[in-house]
Amino acid sequence: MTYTIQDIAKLAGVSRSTVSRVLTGSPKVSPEAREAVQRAIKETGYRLNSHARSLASGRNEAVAVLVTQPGEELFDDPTIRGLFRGVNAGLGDLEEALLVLLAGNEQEQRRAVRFLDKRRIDGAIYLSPHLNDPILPTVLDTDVPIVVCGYLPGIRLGSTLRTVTITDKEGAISAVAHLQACGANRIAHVAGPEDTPGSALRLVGYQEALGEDFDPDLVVHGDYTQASGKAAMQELLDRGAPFDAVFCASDRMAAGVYQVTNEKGIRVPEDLQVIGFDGHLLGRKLEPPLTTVAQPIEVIGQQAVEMLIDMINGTDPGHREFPTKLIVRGSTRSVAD
Amino acid sequence: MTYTIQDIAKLAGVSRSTVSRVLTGSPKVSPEAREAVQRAIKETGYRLNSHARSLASGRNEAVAVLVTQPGEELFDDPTIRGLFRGVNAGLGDLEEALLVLLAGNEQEQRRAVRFLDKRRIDGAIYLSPHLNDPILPTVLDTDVPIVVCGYLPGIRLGSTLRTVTITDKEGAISAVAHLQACGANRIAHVAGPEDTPGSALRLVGYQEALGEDFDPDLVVHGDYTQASGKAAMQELLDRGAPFDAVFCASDRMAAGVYQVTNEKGIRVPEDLQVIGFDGHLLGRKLEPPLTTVAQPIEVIGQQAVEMLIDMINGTDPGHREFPTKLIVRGSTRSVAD
DNA sequence: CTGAAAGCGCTAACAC
DNA sequence: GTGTTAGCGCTTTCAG
Repeated sequence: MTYTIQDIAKLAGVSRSTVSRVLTGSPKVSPEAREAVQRAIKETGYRLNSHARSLASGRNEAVAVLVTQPGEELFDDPTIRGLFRGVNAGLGDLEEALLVLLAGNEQEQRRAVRFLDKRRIDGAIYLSPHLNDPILPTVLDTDVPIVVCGYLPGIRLGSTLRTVTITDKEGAISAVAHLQACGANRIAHVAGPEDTPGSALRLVGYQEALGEDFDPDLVVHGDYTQASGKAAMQELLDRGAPFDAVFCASDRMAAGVYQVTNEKGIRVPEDLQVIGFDGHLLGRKLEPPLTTVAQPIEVIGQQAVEMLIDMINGTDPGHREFPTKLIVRGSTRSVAD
Repeated sequence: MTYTIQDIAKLAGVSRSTVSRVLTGSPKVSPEAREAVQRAIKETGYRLNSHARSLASGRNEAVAVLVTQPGEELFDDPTIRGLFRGVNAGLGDLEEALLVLLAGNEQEQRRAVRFLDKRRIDGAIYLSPHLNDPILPTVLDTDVPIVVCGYLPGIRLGSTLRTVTITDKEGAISAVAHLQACGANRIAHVAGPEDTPGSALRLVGYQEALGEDFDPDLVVHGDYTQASGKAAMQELLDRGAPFDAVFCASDRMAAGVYQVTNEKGIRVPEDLQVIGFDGHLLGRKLEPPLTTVAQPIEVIGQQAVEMLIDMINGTDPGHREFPTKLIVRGSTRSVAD
């Protein structure tokens, strides 16, 4: 037997409305009525039908995190893990359910789009967009509120789309400045994927900070993973252009650089200064500990939900941007030296 | 403007029922009517309200994968990735949406349970249970169909619970037998977590295969991760009891063992034979390539959805078990030697 | 093959 | 505070 609000009403000796009121937590219920209803609910094991509620109320009580990274990459990415922690924190004690919508391959994407279209969530958080992400047009076009964690340059954003970002460019500039202050003369850059705006901005910052000294030979693109960082470092070495410092667009790529320096006996920071980007725990465990441009990743996640909830409630949270922060550890020579 | 079935009916010059029929894919619609409706839908951009549908039809058109591993562990686990691939494949072109329900910490668990309770999914797949998982009682108790990927020994399973498993014990036995055939005399075991039934079964198989030769000093528990495999290997070495082979309950732990053998200059397989469990890609990339007990992990994922769909449709798929398969590579001495 | 009619279980004005 | 009354948008008999 599956009970309805009607049954509870009868059992508690009140009307359906009153039951509904205690269900929705309305304050306009007498203590006695409330208790009678709650007892009836407990006795029967009644559970509310959320479709009926959603149909009547127009709310879904669910938000989703749309994950477009292919599984392989996603599951390895500490940034995404941090984001999730933040999202959880931001959700706090809200009734809102949190769904993860995988959209890493075509099949998943079709499913995810269908889910969006069916309006089964009140809003979504879209993680670190790639500009060529096949699902992006749909996301831009949908009328469900979406908070994007990352930049969408050159795209006109409708009222249902807000971004939360970090100062990628300034972060890159601070990295280069630090290296220069530490005596580096030729600074290489292991950049991120070419189609992610954040990575592009870091490259721009790097280039701007270097000005005249910019040398395209010292730039190699990776995809944020450790393996790609290792490959990039090898490529830099192979090219033969000398350099005494590397600015990596992710901590994981910096870890890849370390693999090569270890193999080749290149000393960090004596022979080569290295700086990462992210501020993940992993950088602290490297030997030497990695100097890095930290981004407040959990804060981003937390802000993303809060902004989303705002949008769902009809208030515009605007776009938000957070500063990065240089964390100096052992992979760069202390400025004081 | 958001259209309803009513609007479409008017536009297409048919009744609501007819519109509904084309929406549900009923064959009892004339080609003309169908086309008129489809045109109206296209013109208006009509999208169906799935809550209304669910309320009327009693189906959710969504299944979830319940993930109880904490993020850290989850996102690192190739087994889970394989399971997801299988689930996706199994879902095929069904309308069913696939949700990931995170239940890795208390907060997430409360949310997940609430979601189950609200019956917003038709069923769920529950990954690799730990016996002390705080969410397990809820899962066992709920009336939504659940397929468990793994054993639940000693637990009476209701009609809404089915398991899909592999022959862990037999796999372990085959591993030990292979090592023995390869000349190993003292076989150590890096076991998995004590509270996971699968790992327990592998230990039992190991012990059974060894019989008289079983020596508790040669068993160390890890948690399936590479780091724990490394620690376990060090522990084994520290204990001082000699051994010439290690059977690891996961490929990742075997990779951890490799770290130690590399450091210490222990040659694999000459000084020490190593065998893993899982059959993940990573084992093939190790040097030497890892002999392992492969489990058909994607098949498991695929079967899990199929079983779940069966249950949702009211037919009992029964429990299913799949065999493991020994894959001999370079980390054990060929039997022929 | 099609339409009319009766809900699915709940929320939300609106009166009292 | 509480009950009454309309729906929310769809599916699904049941006649025809």
